[in-house]
Amino acid sequence: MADKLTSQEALNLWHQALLSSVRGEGPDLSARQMALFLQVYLAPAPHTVRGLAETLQISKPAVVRALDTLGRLDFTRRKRDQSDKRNVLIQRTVKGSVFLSEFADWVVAASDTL
Amino acid sequence: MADKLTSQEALNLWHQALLSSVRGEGPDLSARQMALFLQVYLAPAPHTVRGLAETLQISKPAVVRALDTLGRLDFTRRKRDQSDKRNVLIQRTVKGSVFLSEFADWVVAASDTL
DNA sequence: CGCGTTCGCTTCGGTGCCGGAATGATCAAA
DNA sequence: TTTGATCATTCCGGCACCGAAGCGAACGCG
Repeated sequence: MADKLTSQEALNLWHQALLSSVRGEGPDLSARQMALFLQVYLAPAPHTVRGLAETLQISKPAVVRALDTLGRLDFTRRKRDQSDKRNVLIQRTVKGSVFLSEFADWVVAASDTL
Repeated sequence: MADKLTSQEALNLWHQALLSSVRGEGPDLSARQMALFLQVYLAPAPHTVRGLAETLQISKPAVVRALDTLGRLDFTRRKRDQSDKRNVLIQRTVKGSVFLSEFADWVVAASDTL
């Protein structure tokens, strides 16, 4: 378990990790897109458009568009819920897991420099 | 000084802090915009367009546009360098400092939940 | 002086993304 | 079987943003 971060440490951590991400070849995700991506991967399934919109407190069209973008990147995938065909379930992908793992490494590396 | 974070802790930290940010009233900054913002506030001055483009490894027009956006938000300000009038120096603002402080609180709060 | 270099900025055509409202599909209850 | 609720998605007008290329202003060296 990590110690409590000071504000200064928190900002330096964010700064260094973000620099690694921006300098890389990866996509330039907005805060909303990244939050949605992390929600899908770190919170327990199932994930629906409506549920994500409520959790993130953003509009449904914003969720749909973020899923379009993440889908284009092959970071998430849509699947119709067969037990209620109105729903769309958001699923993880191998490529998304790889990116997430890489991102985690950047944050860990940034925390080492504190 | 904080302990080394595990990958899992790093991702949870990012997730929770980002949720706070997205749910708030603040702007939806891209990774590039946030990295540029933090660079101006956490790295030693002076900051120029060209210098920021090199540090972040993004194009100069991308820096100009990010500065337009951050300027609209009153998070940064442009100032002509009087000793070399080709340069523009990027400066901090009170409103930017306030946002940064709020953001730091979100990260610290997220680190408490690990 | 010129004259090439270095600034930040703008232009260009094209894409991404915004929220509110409307759309079509699906469901459950009457 | 109609009817109304509940899904995700699309439509709309409008703004932000992309990199490559080109701009004028400002510099410094011969």
